[in-house]
Amino acid sequence: MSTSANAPYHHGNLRQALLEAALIILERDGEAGLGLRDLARAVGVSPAAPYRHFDSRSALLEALAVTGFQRFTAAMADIAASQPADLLSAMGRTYVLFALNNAALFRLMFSSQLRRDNRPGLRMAADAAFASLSQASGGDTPGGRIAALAAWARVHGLAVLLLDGQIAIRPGEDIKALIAQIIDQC
Amino acid sequence: MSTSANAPYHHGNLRQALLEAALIILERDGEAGLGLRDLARAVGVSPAAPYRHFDSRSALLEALAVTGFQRFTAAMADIAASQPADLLSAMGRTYVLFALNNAALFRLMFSSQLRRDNRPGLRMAADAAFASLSQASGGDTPGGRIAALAAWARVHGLAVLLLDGQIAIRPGEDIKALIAQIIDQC
DNA sequence: ACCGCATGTTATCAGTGATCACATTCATAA
DNA sequence: TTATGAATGTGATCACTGATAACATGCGGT
Repeated sequence: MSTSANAPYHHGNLRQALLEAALIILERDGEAGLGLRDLARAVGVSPAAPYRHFDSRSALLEALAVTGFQRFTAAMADIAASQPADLLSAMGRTYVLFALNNAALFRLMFSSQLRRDNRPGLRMAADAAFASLSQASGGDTPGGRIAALAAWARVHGLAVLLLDGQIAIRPGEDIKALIAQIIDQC
Repeated sequence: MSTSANAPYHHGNLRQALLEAALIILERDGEAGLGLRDLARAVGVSPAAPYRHFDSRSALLEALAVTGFQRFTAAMADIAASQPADLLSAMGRTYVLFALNNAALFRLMFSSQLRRDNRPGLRMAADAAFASLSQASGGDTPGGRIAALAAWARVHGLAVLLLDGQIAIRPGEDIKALIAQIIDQC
């Protein structure tokens, strides 16, 4: 007997449902607020059920981070496919906006906890995500590596500082315009 | 009666001892590995004793982050006092090296968990830390704000990417030289 | 010498991640 | 169609953590 008469014993697609619910909780409460019990309750399942699909809480977070990198890669591919006038600048803006629109997920993607234990899946997803970015900024050309790393660092740093609220936004200021100015600087 | 005959009932300077031990554990095990019980045991005190000096685990982490910003500010002041040829470049290198030499502490300083609940002490420490940096990069001059933010973003992004192991270091490569090249780019 | 207050201890609570044995359902093959 | 094993979900339980309360101790001012 279950609390809801409509809930079958087998959920049917629990893994996907867990990931989707986890993303919502993650963006609402942050990584620390994402507990397996709350997550299980949100999906309407027993506290032990998630362990059938994820070995541990870390494994769940890793899966979330991997989907984050996949979305990130897709966003980069989209902007590249649209053939903008200045590809590098457009990718930079997309980079920062992705971070702002997926704050907790973005932070999770670069979380040190996940990097501490080596997760090859995460590493591969991250490498794939940055491949097009490196290429667009000339990282493959001889001598272009430094310029590519500098561009990457600036964009990533801007994203992180904005996420952390370190950059003071003036009242009524257009954040998108500010981002574009900083990216196109120099 | 205590486990050690030399341990007096009153520690004498428990708060400072806790902070010092916490810093060691933090750099060794990361933020997640810093538990109040382990910390108390490391200092040779009961598990509840730290609560006399810190309201919660978060408060302890905040105190650690504040000391981190103070050390950071001191490092910046030192490099400025040494009157280097290119002040901005020298501060940038100091910034990144501070992050690499205090990895877990640096991450804690920018942790979102601490920012989530407003901590005025942390905010003030952070503002003080970045004040000299902003001034050196021309953030006060009219129109210099964008350039200052761009420089800050590049340096911060470089630090974070290096910390996360995202930037591939070639075998035998001199990391300090790489940092200098990226900072002086453009 | 006294006494109040800061500091440390012990006991205990609720909540968490994790694991186990067990229950139920699904999928496959005879 | 039906038997059977694999996959999936449940309930009970464990060790551990942050936190709190009641109590013990000793330092410092009067």
